[in-house]
Amino acid sequence: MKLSTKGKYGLIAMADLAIAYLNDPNDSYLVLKTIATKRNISEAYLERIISKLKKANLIVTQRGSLGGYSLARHPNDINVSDVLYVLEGKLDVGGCSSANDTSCKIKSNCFSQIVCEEINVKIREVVENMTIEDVLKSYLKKSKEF
Amino acid sequence: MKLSTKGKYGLIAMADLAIAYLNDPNDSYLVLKTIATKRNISEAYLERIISKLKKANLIVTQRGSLGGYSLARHPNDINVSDVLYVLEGKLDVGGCSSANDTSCKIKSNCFSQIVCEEINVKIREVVENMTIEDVLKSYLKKSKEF
DNA sequence: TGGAATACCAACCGATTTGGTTGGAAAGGA
DNA sequence: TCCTTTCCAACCAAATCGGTTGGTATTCCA
Repeated sequence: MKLSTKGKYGLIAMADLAIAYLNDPNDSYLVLKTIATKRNISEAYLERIISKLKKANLIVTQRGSLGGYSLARHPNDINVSDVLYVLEGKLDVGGCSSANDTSCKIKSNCFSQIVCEEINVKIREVVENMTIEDVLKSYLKKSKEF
Repeated sequence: MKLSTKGKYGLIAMADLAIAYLNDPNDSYLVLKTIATKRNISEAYLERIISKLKKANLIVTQRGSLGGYSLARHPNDINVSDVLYVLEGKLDVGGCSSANDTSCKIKSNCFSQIVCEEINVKIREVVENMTIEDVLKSYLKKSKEF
């Protein structure tokens, strides 16, 4: 049970974009390379991750020279779950927890489903109630530099 | 970001064992086959899962004919995290969140580490404060049969 | 108008994990 | 001795992870 680096890198990128956004919402575009080298992440890999976040409308872009990426809205309006669901899929315990699972024979009152859903719900609660700004603030409490 | 069926099957097995345990702690041994067929899980696969739980001292066994598996202690004394950590490893966001990561260059005040740890801590909180009995009870609230 | 710089995109790749199966050995009851 | 059961190791196909390669499209600037 773990979050992959996809989710991790995504959160880091979002946090970096959030810093720029909070600093000046009108000049908040960051170049991919900047984030990648700063955070020591493979540029090509991070690009693929960020493109998913763009498709999910969490990020807006500017192409061409002087282009870059920026948050689509205020970091206080983006939840950690928004990022994680895009990059890692909905938090689910096995296939049975979704209704559209063909392999699962039991359809109502499924023991597995109810048992696991209990946990899923609570975990979702956590990530759906934490914003990118929250994450950033908790970082600032512990360190003064980016 | 998901729990695999390993964790799911493990929780189901533990819950089934908990039912037997609560019913009569002195006659609480269940045969693997019983659980597997009841829950429609591959017998051989479930066995491998359960053997891990045994090694972690969450389950005790009786070999030979009339053998079986039983909870090692009261279901109120076993957390969901106990089961999940054994089967899916500690909840971790990427390798960087652990101190013994050679690939990570940044050693103190690592941005990634602090950002992700915030989430990890909260998720851990959830699973470490939910017992097998809790899970069972919440199931009983929703359904009358096993 | 011709580079640069940048976002965008698709195909490939090795290693690891998932979700099993197969085939047995060891223990114990009837 | 046979049957049931736990225990255990080896194998496997498919998916996912964490990238890399090699380009195309777009836009700024000199």
